Amino acid sequence: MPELPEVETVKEGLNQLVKGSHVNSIDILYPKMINVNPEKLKVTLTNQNIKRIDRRGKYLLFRFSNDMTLVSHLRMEGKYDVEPEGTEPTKHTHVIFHLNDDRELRYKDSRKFGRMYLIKNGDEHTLSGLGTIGPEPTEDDLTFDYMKSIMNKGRGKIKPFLLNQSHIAGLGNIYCDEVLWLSKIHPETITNTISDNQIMELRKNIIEEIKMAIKGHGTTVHSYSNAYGEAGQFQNSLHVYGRAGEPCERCGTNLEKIKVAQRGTTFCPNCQHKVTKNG
DNA sequence: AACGCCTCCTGCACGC
DNA sequence: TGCGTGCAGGAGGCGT
Repeated sequence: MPELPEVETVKEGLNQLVKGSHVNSIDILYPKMINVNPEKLKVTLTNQNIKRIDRRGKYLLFRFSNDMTLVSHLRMEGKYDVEPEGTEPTKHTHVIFHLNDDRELRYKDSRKFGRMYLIKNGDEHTLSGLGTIGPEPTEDDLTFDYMKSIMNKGRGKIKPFLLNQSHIAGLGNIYCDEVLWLSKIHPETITNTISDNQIMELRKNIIEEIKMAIKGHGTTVHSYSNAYGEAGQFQNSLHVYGRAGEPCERCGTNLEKIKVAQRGTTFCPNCQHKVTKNG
C-alpha cells in the first residue's frame, strides 16, 4: 500500500520519465475513478504539457501547462507505468495518456480503489481529503507545538489518530505500526494521555522513519513498484509490520497482531506500553 | 468537533 | 478441481 515514501518515489520517477511530455490523447477505461466526466477530462488535458508532478501527503499532483491539476491518489494498489505506444492494456489498466513520443503513461489498479480529481491550480483546498490534510512529516512542518496541541485534543486511540490524514500527512498502516514500535507506545493508547516526552519521541521517530524510507525508495509489499517498475528497499528495515509471531528485536517477546479501528496492527505486547501522563 | 462505522473493489487464502 | 466465503485496506461520507 503506497504511503508517503512510496508516493514520493513514484513522483520522482514520473518527473524523470514524463515531465515536459505532451499529451496527445487520453483513454479512460474506468470512468468511475474520476470526479469529472470523461469528456471533460479529455477536453481539458488533451494537447497540454505535463509541466511537473508534485506530491502532498499521499496525493500526486500532475501540473499541466493550462494551470489545471490532475490529483491522483493510488490508495491500495494504484501504480503508473510508462510503456511503448500500442502495448496491449492489461485488465487492470484504467487510464491511458498517449504521449507525443510513442510512449503511453498508464494508470493501473487491480482493486480500482485509486481516485483522480481534476481541479484548477490553487483549488486543492476544495477537495475533501486534500483540502483538510495535515502538515508533512518533516522537521520544519511537523512542529512539536503542533503535535502537542492536536494530541491533547485526541480522545481516541493513537493508531487511528495517526492514520487520520488531517492530523499528519502521509502515514499509513505500515509506518504507523513502525513509529509506534520505535516509540514504545501501545497502538491503543488514548492519545491525550501521552506525555510530552513521548510526543517528542514520537515526532522524532515519524520524521526520521519517513526520511529513511524515502532514502530506501519506499517499502515493497504486494504490487507496489515505482514508475520504473522497480521495487523499494525499505521492507528490509521494518521492525513489526508483517512480522506477527516473530520475536521483537528489542526484547524477544513474540509480536502480536490485533485489530485496532478495523486495521490489522502488529506490535510488541511487552515493550509497547499504554503509559499515561500520570505514570 | 471529533470519533466510529460502513462502503468501495478485487485478489487471495482458506475449507470442503 | 472448483466453488463459496471471508478478509485486507485508505479515505470519503454519514451518523452520533
